[in-house]
Amino acid sequence: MNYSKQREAMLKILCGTKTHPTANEIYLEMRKADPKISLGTVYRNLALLTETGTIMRIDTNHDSVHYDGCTDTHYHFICEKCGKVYDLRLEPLKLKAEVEAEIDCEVSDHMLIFYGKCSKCKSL
Amino acid sequence: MNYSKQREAMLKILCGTKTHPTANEIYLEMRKADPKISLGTVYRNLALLTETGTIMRIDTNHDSVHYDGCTDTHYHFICEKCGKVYDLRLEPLKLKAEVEAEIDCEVSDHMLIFYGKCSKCKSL
DNA sequence: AATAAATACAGTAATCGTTATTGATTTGAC
DNA sequence: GTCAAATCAATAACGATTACTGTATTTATT
Repeated sequence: MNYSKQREAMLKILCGTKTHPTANEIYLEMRKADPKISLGTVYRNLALLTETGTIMRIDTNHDSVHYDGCTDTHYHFICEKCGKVYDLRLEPLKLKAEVEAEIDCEVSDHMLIFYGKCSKCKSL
Repeated sequence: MNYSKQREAMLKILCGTKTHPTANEIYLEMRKADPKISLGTVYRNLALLTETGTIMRIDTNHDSVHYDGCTDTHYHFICEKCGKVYDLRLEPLKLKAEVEAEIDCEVSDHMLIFYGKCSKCKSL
């Protein structure tokens, strides 16, 4: 993979926020510095960085895909009202061996998401 | 919600299989018995039944949304090669209180998905 | 049973997130 | 610097899902 300043900028944005932006939000943010950036470029580089494990893809079940610059194993809470994605500090699960034993597979990753109402939305 | 034979048939299909079909697969299956069924009807009823908690929506992160007629708490393994969804018999997690304490929220549900290669695909 | 209101339907058009294509530009090895 | 490979911007195409419209079915009321 060759260097590109667009990908560099994208990674900087993703690692510098905890907001778990969507492709479009990243696009809007990148346009501030580079108004000529293309949405296609955003998608292509999100796919590339996800593939190499540099960033993490979060499929929320509720709206479009979110991305996280932090790839340490951690889990998320998603508010069903406002759609915001929150980081959790739960201990990583240790179920890989159990799953592999049960259905004879090779587990490479897992994803745990909690749904409900966040602090702000539950009091409305 | 009024009765409809289309929704009845859909529920029967979903509860009678462990294949976790997509909206389109359900549509194709339903057309066998009722060639006039509309894809819009399938989507509308999937949304209705998901909302009432009668069925379960599985967002695989890899292709379009799958549905499960079994709503008992259980988890899934998804093969990154062939896309097939497998049921797991893991013990339900008990992390609701912990999550609610950590970020002051109201957890109503959670979803745990393992990714990797299934038995068939790992040996290719 | 007849009627009316609410709900659901089939069929189809529109929307929206994402992917693919194109020809121009940038990067990196020589 | 030269050239092939990788990346880009711009835009068209795609596929899953949603919205719309006029018709049919269901349910409640008489």
